[in-house]
Amino acid sequence: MIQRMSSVFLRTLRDNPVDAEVPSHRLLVRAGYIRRAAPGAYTWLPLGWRTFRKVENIIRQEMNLIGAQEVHFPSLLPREPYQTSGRWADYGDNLFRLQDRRKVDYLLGPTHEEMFTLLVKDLYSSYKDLPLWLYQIQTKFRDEARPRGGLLRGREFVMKDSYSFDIDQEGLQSSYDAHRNAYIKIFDRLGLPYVIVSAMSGAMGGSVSEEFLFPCDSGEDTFVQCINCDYSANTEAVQIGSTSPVDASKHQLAQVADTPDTPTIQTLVDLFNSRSDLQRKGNPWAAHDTLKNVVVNLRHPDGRREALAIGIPGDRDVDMKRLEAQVAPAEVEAFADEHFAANSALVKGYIGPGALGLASASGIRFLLDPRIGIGSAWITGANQSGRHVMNLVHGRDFVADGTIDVSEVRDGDPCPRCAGSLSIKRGIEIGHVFQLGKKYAEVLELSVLDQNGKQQVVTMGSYGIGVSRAVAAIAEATHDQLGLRWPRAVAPFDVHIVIAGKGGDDTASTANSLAQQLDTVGLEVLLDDRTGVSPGVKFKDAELLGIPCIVIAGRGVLEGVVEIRDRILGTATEVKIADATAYIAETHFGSLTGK
RNA sequence: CGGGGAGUGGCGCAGUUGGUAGCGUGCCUGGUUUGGGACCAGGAGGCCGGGGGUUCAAGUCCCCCCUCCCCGACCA
Repeated sequence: MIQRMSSVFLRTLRDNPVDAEVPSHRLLVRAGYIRRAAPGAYTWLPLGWRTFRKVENIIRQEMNLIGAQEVHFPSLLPREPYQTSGRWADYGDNLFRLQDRRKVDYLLGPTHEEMFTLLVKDLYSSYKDLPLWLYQIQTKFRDEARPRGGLLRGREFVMKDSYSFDIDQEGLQSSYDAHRNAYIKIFDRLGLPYVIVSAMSGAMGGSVSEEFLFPCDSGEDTFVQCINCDYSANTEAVQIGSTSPVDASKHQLAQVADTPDTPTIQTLVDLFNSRSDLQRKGNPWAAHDTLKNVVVNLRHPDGRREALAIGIPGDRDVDMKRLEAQVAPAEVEAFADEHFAANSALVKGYIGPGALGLASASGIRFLLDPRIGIGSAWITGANQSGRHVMNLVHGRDFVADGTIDVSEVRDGDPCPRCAGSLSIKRGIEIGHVFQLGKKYAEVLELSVLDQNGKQQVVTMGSYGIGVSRAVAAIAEATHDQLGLRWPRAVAPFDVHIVIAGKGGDDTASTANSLAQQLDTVGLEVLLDDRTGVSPGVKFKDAELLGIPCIVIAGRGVLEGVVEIRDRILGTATEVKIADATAYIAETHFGSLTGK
């Protein structure tokens, strides 16, 4: 295939578009791969669409290779299945909803668990039909509050989503493993660096879940990696171990102290250290000796509100993302002044365990950070304005309703698995695999007969790759200062030939016949045959477009050579015209056998 | 939803104390150029985000609204 630049639908931009910040967005727009059509929705232009389809096909090939079968659902979906699963409500404002002329509710699919479940229920009813793996490559819609970074977070985007159906957990595990391995192959072929981290399943339900993250500063996900062992996790999913109980008998009895004007942890600690009756000899009080009690409201999908108190060490803050992930699908709201007014047991700024939890006056559920071990003593609020209590011992002086692990994760925190420490990084989520279990099969009543003729609820897995996001992530991972720099597997063309000679010499005919030869051996060629365009412009465009092999037919043609540049390595070689095709095939495409 | 920035030809920008819109680039025509974003000459292209107001006169002043970008909140 030969595409001529003189006729391709393309206009490169000399300046960066002002509304694009992240490099992949900037370059994809500048190089004429995409155009914004609406907030968070992009049009694919010819070059971009070629790259998109290459990415899509690599994913399709690997899915087919493991035996998954491709289907295709509509994007326009009925309300009922999502009503049944609860996600009509759980998804909230993020769901695009619409009505037909008879005012019947529809939605634009944000993801398709319900539909796949019902499809299988529709056709299959025996354990002999399982395992079954189905997938689609489909446009998804989510009414994101803030689309970002062009293709990185859109309101309309393309996702490959697959679903596995098994009779038991053992089957699910092997389906999961097969998909996980396929994903490893896919991202390797795409040339996309990734780390696999433990994740929260969030609104999807289910248990085991891992994310494939492309480490990148402009990423929106935060994850940790242990500097010692192979532990890695999304910060939302980090679980610190519980603290083992210690002997409480060494602690003195709890003692209430007047602590006026101590609205913050720091002022509280300073006051304790400055008062002779409260000082601790040889070991000044610090923020981590205090117990901070944070109250929030949970709003459940059914609209019900519930107050929740969380006790954490005073040197930490509650990480709202981690909290949201833990309490999903409930949403977290601030505990406003009017809520304090309605709970007289809670004294703002002086909340202590006494007013919380089991058998207390307030009846508010009280959960503790796992660092608050049984037998540990704390300085905390006395539930009276201007007063705190010291030596309040967990298990002796107060109890809680349980633990919740939602405090912020910090760089250098201890690894939950080994003696190492955690380092914090950012990344872009490019894939997600998880074991859904029976959540959807149960609510939508998908079951099959087993060997004994008994109904068994099917257990499911769900596996996603953002296809359009992957294009952006590859651009993000591979670009340089000059422009895009595609891996060969996804470049819109294999070879970019530039005619750089004067009019009337042999450069054009040389370039044309070289293009023909490359086409004959199966390579896709973009031929810059534009006349009246200076060489500098063509070189800049070639670098911007990022096709990995650039051939210059210019002044060297008189001596019988062309220049062959490797866009990825940045190298350039002069090769005899007669040898050029073989050279390109050999050096850039491994003599084409693998193509 | 909170904080910040910005809406003027395709893209990037200027526009003074209010006086009927300009520059660069891109595009068209002709000519000269041709290995690193060439040059000359002549052109086409704008509801100045939208609506209301003030004024003889509004891109510019006042009010309301919308949109986009960044940070946060939120988000399989």
